Amino acid sequence: MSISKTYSPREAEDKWYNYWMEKRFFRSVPDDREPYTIVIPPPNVTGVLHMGHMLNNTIQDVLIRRARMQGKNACWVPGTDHASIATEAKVVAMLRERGIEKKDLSREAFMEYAWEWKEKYGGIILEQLKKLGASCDWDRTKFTMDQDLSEAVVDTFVHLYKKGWIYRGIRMVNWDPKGKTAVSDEEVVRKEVNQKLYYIKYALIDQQPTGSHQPSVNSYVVIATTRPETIMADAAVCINPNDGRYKHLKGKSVYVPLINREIPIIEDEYVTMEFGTGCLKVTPAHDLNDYELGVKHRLSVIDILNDDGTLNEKAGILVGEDRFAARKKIAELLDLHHHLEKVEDYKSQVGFSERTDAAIEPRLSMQWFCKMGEMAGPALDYVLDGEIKLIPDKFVNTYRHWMENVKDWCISRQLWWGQQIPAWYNQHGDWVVAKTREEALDGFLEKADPDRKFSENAARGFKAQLDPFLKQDDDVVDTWFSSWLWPISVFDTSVFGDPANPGNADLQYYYPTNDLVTAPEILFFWVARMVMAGHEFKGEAPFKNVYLTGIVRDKLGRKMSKSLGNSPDPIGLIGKYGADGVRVGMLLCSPAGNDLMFDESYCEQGRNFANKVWNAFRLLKGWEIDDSMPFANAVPVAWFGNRFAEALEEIDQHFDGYRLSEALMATYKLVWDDFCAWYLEMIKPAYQQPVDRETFNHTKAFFSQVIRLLHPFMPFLSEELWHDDVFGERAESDCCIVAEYPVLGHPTNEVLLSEIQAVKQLISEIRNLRNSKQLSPKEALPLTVKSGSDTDYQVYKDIIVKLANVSEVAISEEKVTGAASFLVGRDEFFVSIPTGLIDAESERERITKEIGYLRGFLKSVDAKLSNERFVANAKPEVVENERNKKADAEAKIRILEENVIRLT
RNA sequence: GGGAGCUUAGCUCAGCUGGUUCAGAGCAUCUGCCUUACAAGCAGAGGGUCACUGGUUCGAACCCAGUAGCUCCCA
Repeated sequence: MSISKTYSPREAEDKWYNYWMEKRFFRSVPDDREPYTIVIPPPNVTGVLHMGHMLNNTIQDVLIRRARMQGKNACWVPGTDHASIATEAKVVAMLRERGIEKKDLSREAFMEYAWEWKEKYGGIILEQLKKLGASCDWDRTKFTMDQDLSEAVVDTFVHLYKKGWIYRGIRMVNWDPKGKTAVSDEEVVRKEVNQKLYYIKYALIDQQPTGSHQPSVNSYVVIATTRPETIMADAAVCINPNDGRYKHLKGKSVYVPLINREIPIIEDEYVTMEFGTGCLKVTPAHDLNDYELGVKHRLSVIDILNDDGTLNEKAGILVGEDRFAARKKIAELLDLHHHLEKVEDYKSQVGFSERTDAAIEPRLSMQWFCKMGEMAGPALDYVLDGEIKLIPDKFVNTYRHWMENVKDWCISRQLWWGQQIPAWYNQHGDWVVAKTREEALDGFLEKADPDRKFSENAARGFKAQLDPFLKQDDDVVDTWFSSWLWPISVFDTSVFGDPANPGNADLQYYYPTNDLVTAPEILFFWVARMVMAGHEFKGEAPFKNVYLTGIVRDKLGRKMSKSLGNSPDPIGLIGKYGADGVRVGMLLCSPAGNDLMFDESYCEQGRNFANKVWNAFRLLKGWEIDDSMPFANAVPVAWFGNRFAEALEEIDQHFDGYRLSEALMATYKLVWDDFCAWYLEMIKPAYQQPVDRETFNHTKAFFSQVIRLLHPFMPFLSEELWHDDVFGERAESDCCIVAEYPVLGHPTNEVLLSEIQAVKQLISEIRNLRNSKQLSPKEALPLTVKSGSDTDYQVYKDIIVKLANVSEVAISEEKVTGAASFLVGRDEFFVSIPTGLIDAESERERITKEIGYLRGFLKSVDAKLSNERFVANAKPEVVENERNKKADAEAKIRILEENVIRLT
């Protein structure tokens, strides 16, 4: 029976993924084995798979599959987060298409639409992960707005509020006027933008009445600003007290242009004298720094913007205009009224909403905050103490810097899609925080009657009266306020209401998880906060290792993005190169923690590798076995066994250090070079010749090991081959995915490994000789060995004969005249070729060159050895090594010198 | 402006605690092969002032200082 010449991934992928699901190999329940757990960084429920996910999830799947094969109880928990801003934006867009405005809907009606949308479009990404081969325990799939996870969020809110770690306050927040919500600092993307710097004249008011006229050079001051539309919100003009130019302004006032409101001139060293004119307009309601300045100098706060970014009546003019339209118009007005001195081009950093791309408006508003101070300390210690390892560890510095300068977390969002804040207000705007309406009523009762003096009736009456006015906070909490609970909440949500509760069996078994694989961009607002929540609710870090992947860039180094259109469609790639090919491709170019310059050619390399393995298998499969033949390949079999052990040791070390791309490369070379190019060629019978039983069995066993080694990287191909009938009948649950991972054993025969190394070099030399002399590979050449080492080349005769097409391997004490010669180590080899092909001149040149090289080498070695300080200071083994090098070089030079003489 | 990191072959990267004349891998390139497992392949070959300048050392790609360029994070 013949199998196709190339591996075709498509059928294998669907077939085996379904089979794994059917046999429930991904399923994990607690038992007495050691757990190995990963929780997926929940992708946005509205998202589709992009290259970053591909990388991230390939890594997780490699780790989880390897652990599973190593006999651990491997559990990979999948799920999605509800991405409040992104999802709400999509729902709003959908409604608009249907002609419905959000503001016309009740909260309940809107939520119905939102859930409908989520059911319809949400979770596509999880289906896409299956195409990649992700072996998640799908029965455990979680969503951050699941009933229990939402309850966990509310419990957490109440818990932290009771501890005094959640508070409500007026703060300057990053306002997204398009999404009409506050966003966190982390959700603001700063970009450099070409702007204009407007130089505006503010008329001076001479406060000193008659008598002491000061000869004023200017009757106005000039202020440079990029935001002229905010002048109506100005509360002061600020100068630096050290600025000699403006001494005359101290204690005076100016008029705000156009509206002629009087504002004071204040002094503060905050002002940069060199920037603009050195005069700053202070607008506390619309700039963070100005706000702080305003607080310091007790300035009034005039907020002239509506939540959608249009000007409100407090602006006095241009009411209802959008802020950007207003900017243009105000510039014109200023110009018209001769308040504009000049306009310059100016580049500056402007924040944009990550979700809606609207320019962020610093805005004062009432928000809920979570205190970070108390939680940051322990969360930092886990990392500094090494209880949590960041990989690569360069991120420890960044982590520390952030944790030591942490700011309180604004957790409220002016949205509906998410967990509604469990704060309840009465008609006077007083509030209590409570899990339910009932508890809120109790809360108000307790506030009103702290000493419980009310009769039962009075209490009931109080609540009945309050009830119609009781209103829950309109806002929801930030999505990260759900995801920071993720490593706990996916298993058990009972601990959030009661941290003393040890949790259910799942939580006790799987928590803390082992590895977290995520992007460095969210180290702070996700990883760090998970550590905080883990510590708060479990008293233990949520994971042991955090593997931080790089950003997937295109080969020009640009971040892959939809707008650039430089990101390949991952599902398309899988179709083109196979899931295994793409997985290999991703890993080949992904050093830990560094960005990767992705190029499709890596996937091609992955596909080619899959095909190589496939064809090696075809070779084995095609062999006929002759039971009467004796075992002919003891040496190759012994060698590959040792080589495999040696490579496995290296691969394991790479895995231990999370150097996955190097683990893959080591595997790749073991399979392609050692197994295919050397081992299989050594044992391969001549065309249409049978192979002996023992060789066949050993090779089959090697193959089985190789397939297992490949499985974490290439699950589909390995599973497909695993079930080939070459391996006989397999039991239903006998699958590669649960086969035992090769167990580390040290190579037992170092001599054999190094001697084969020499043999391989010898064979390459002969092949090279043929190539350079254009000798046919079909013509067998006689080989003579003049050994200078302990190696017995007769042991390797069969291998040399086969791979170098040598007619004989003669051992001699003498040099062979009229033959091509070369050295491997201290062993000298002679290949008889037609004398006409030996060019004495070029031969002499080659050898002379080599001697020159060796003499240089020897000189440097001698220099070291004759240097007393070297011999005195260097480690003994280093000195010993130098002596060996010296002897080796001298022996080689002697041989080569003889050869040069013989050529003449 | 503050902090972190990077710079090694055409490309992507290794190079652990200085010690082979140490400069390495994969891909790409070049040469020769359709040798019945594989042209998605086989056999060979070429390719680098380890960013630059100094210093420490018996010895530096590796340690130190400075310079230049790039990237990221925070303001």
